Amino acid sequence: MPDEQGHPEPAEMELGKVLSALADPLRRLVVRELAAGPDGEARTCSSFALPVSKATVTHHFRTLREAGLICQVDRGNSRKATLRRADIEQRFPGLLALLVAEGARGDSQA
Amino acid sequence: MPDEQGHPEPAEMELGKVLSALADPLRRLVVRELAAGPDGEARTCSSFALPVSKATVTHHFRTLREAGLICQVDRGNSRKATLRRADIEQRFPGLLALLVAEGARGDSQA
DNA sequence: GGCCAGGTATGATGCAAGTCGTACCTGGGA
DNA sequence: TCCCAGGTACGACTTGCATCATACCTGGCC
Repeated sequence: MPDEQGHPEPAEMELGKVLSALADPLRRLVVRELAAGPDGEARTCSSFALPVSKATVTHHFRTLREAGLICQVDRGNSRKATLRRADIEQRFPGLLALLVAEGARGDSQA
Repeated sequence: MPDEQGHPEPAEMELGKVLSALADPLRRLVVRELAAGPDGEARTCSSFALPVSKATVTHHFRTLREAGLICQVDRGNSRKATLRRADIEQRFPGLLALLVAEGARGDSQA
């Protein structure tokens, strides 16, 4: 499977899955960093330097992708992830702001 | 408030705990019903008719309380739960709207 | 007083989720 | 060409969570 499947459309996004995905601090960190960056920014999984193994990183990014929060595109050797900012904002307005606000506070662990 | 332990102040609410609490469809149902009702409405745990045992209901309400989403007050024989609407709205603006919007759609917890 | 309804506390259980190691695939560079 | 780096797939392990049954406490009511 080269690139896109498992990328739900905006209407197919489920709040339960989104909240479950965002319940993990590592995944929240990823989304927060993406949300804090410029729109459309594409980053590799490894660029986040998560304190877990490669297999676990893959697992977290899969969870985010299946929840509809990020979009992963194969780019030859690597794979770039982008935040589905417009889709999220349309479907769950204000959600990203909550995550960014978390980072603006004490932030803390992961 | 003589009773309250386990009721975090607004500033003490953690997004992680809130999202984890809201990741469960039963708990989301409770908050959604409370949010859809009038402000300050006090309901007993049993009034939600959750399809689980009493012990499980207690567990869910404890989770919601410790996340800071509801306030439970002993009222003699029973115990009334109220949504901490203002606190939630101040700390996580727009969050309740997302839950209510979920109910307005296809709904049905799963 | 005795009884019952609403909640809580305490295990115990089953399943989902996070984690890892290892093997594997792909593409770029030496 | 060989090798390495970035990711994925698979299997295994462990912890956490939702669930339950049971026992218990409290306050209202007959």
